[in-house]
Amino acid sequence: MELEDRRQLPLFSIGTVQKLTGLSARQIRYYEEHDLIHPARTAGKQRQFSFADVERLMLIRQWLDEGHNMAGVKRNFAEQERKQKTSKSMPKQDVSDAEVYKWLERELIDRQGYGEFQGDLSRFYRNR
DNA sequence: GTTCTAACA
DNA sequence: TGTTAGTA
Repeated sequence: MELEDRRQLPLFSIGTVQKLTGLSARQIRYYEEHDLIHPARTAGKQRQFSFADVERLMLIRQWLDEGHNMAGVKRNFAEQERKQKTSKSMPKQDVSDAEVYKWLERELIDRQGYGEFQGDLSRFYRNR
Protein backbone atom coordinates (compact mmCIF):
# COMPACT_ATOMS: atom_id res chain seq x y z
CA MET A 1 0.00 0.00 0.00
CA GLU A 2 1.92 2.96 -1.35
CA LEU A 3 -0.93 5.46 -1.49
CA GLU A 4 -1.70 5.15 2.19
CA ASP A 5 1.90 6.05 3.00
CA ARG A 6 1.79 9.17 0.85
CA ARG A 7 -1.44 10.21 2.49
CA GLN A 8 0.47 10.37 5.77
CA LEU A 9 3.39 12.43 4.51
CA PRO A 10 3.76 15.71 6.47
CA LEU A 11 3.69 18.30 3.69
CA PHE A 12 1.63 21.39 4.52
CA SER A 13 2.10 24.33 6.87
CA ILE A 14 -0.84 25.53 8.91
CA GLY A 15 -1.17 28.48 6.53
CA THR A 16 -1.68 26.18 3.57
CA VAL A 17 -4.13 23.99 5.46
CA GLN A 18 -5.99 27.13 6.42
CA LYS A 19 -6.58 27.96 2.76
CA LEU A 20 -7.26 24.33 1.85
CA THR A 21 -9.94 23.80 4.49
CA GLY A 22 -11.33 27.28 5.00
CA LEU A 23 -10.77 26.88 8.73
CA SER A 24 -8.91 29.46 10.85
CA ALA A 25 -5.50 28.63 12.33
CA ARG A 26 -7.14 29.02 15.76
CA GLN A 27 -9.72 26.35 14.91
CA ILE A 28 -7.13 23.98 13.48
CA ARG A 29 -5.03 24.23 16.65
CA TYR A 30 -8.15 23.92 18.78
CA TYR A 31 -9.16 20.68 17.06
CA GLU A 32 -5.68 19.34 17.66
CA GLU A 33 -6.10 20.08 21.38
CA HIS A 34 -9.21 17.94 21.23
CA ASP A 35 -7.24 15.10 19.59
CA LEU A 36 -9.27 15.27 16.39
CA ILE A 37 -6.03 15.55 14.41
CA HIS A 38 -2.38 14.81 15.19
CA PRO A 39 -0.18 16.69 12.71
CA ALA A 40 3.57 16.01 12.71
CA ARG A 41 6.01 18.60 14.05
CA THR A 42 9.23 19.96 12.65
CA ALA A 43 12.36 20.28 14.79
CA GLY A 44 11.20 23.84 15.43
CA LYS A 45 7.78 22.65 16.71
CA GLN A 46 5.91 23.87 13.66
CA ARG A 47 2.98 21.70 12.58
CA GLN A 48 3.21 19.75 9.32
CA PHE A 49 -0.08 18.40 7.97
CA SER A 50 -0.58 15.42 5.66
CA PHE A 51 -3.35 14.82 3.13
CA ALA A 52 -4.94 12.57 5.71
CA ASP A 53 -4.96 15.46 8.19
CA VAL A 54 -6.45 17.81 5.60
CA GLU A 55 -9.18 15.31 4.76
CA ARG A 56 -10.03 14.90 8.43
CA LEU A 57 -10.23 18.67 8.81
CA MET A 58 -12.51 18.97 5.79
CA LEU A 59 -14.72 16.32 7.32
CA ILE A 60 -14.79 18.29 10.59
CA ARG A 61 -15.60 21.44 8.59
CA GLN A 62 -18.47 19.60 6.94
CA TRP A 63 -19.94 18.33 10.20
CA LEU A 64 -19.57 21.73 11.84
CA ASP A 65 -21.39 23.36 8.92
CA GLU A 66 -24.12 20.77 9.35
CA GLY A 67 -24.65 22.09 12.85
CA HIS A 68 -22.62 19.69 14.99
CA ASN A 69 -20.53 20.72 18.00
CA MET A 70 -17.22 19.25 19.20
CA ALA A 71 -19.02 16.43 20.98
CA GLY A 72 -20.97 15.65 17.83
CA VAL A 73 -17.86 15.64 15.68
CA LYS A 74 -16.15 13.27 18.09
CA ARG A 75 -19.20 11.00 18.02
CA ASN A 76 -19.11 10.94 14.23
CA PHE A 77 -15.44 9.96 14.21
CA ALA A 78 -16.15 7.27 16.79
CA GLU A 79 -18.96 5.89 14.68
CA GLN A 80 -16.83 6.18 11.57
CA GLU A 81 -14.21 4.01 13.24
CA ARG A 82 -16.87 1.66 14.52
CA LYS A 83 -18.18 1.00 11.03
CA GLN A 84 -14.61 0.76 9.79
CA LYS A 85 -13.80 -1.98 12.27
CA THR A 86 -17.07 -3.78 11.60
CA SER A 87 -16.47 -3.94 7.87
CA LYS A 88 -12.90 -4.98 8.52
CA SER A 89 -13.78 -7.83 10.88
CA MET A 90 -16.16 -9.18 8.27
CA PRO A 91 -14.31 -11.43 5.77
CA LYS A 92 -15.88 -9.55 2.84
CA GLN A 93 -15.69 -5.80 2.09
CA ASP A 94 -12.10 -4.97 1.19
CA VAL A 95 -11.77 -1.60 -0.55
CA SER A 96 -8.89 -0.77 -2.84
CA ASP A 97 -7.01 2.54 -2.68
CA ALA A 98 -8.38 3.40 -6.10
CA GLU A 99 -11.94 3.00 -4.82
CA VAL A 100 -11.21 5.16 -1.80
CA TYR A 101 -9.90 7.96 -3.99
CA LYS A 102 -12.82 7.58 -6.37
CA TRP A 103 -15.08 8.15 -3.37
CA LEU A 104 -13.03 11.13 -2.18
CA GLU A 105 -13.15 12.62 -5.65
CA ARG A 106 -16.94 12.42 -5.71
CA GLU A 107 -17.14 14.02 -2.28
CA LEU A 108 -14.88 16.90 -3.27
CA ILE A 109 -16.52 17.58 -6.62
CA ASP A 110 -20.14 17.25 -5.49
CA ARG A 111 -19.90 19.35 -2.34
CA GLN A 112 -19.58 22.98 -3.48
CA GLY A 113 -19.03 26.13 -1.47
CA TYR A 114 -16.73 25.00 1.33
CA GLY A 115 -13.39 26.58 0.47
CA GLU A 116 -12.04 28.67 -2.34
CA PHE A 117 -9.48 25.94 -2.97
CA GLN A 118 -11.93 23.07 -3.17
CA GLY A 119 -11.46 23.01 -6.93
CA ASP A 120 -7.70 22.78 -6.75
CA LEU A 121 -7.85 19.89 -4.31
CA SER A 122 -10.40 18.09 -6.47
CA ARG A 123 -8.07 18.44 -9.40
CA PHE A 124 -5.36 16.74 -7.38
CA TYR A 125 -7.48 13.65 -6.86
CA ARG A 126 -8.81 13.66 -10.40
CA ASN A 127 -5.29 13.56 -11.88
CA ARG A 128 -4.27 10.74 -9.53
C1' DG B 1 6.50 37.30 7.02
C1' DT B 2 4.84 32.99 9.36
C1' DT B 3 3.94 30.01 13.27
C1' DC B 4 3.78 28.97 18.28
C1' DT B 5 1.81 29.19 23.03
C1' DA B 6 -0.96 31.38 26.29
C1' DA B 7 -4.44 34.41 27.61
C1' DC B 8 -8.59 37.50 27.50
C1' DA B 9 -10.63 44.80 26.53
C1' DT C 1 -13.55 31.66 18.11
C1' DG C 2 -11.24 36.03 17.41
C1' DT C 3 -7.36 38.46 18.58
C1' DT C 4 -3.26 40.04 20.71
C1' DA C 5 1.40 39.49 22.92
C1' DG C 6 6.12 38.03 22.80
C1' DT C 7 8.98 34.38 20.55
C1' DA C 8 11.41 31.42 17.54
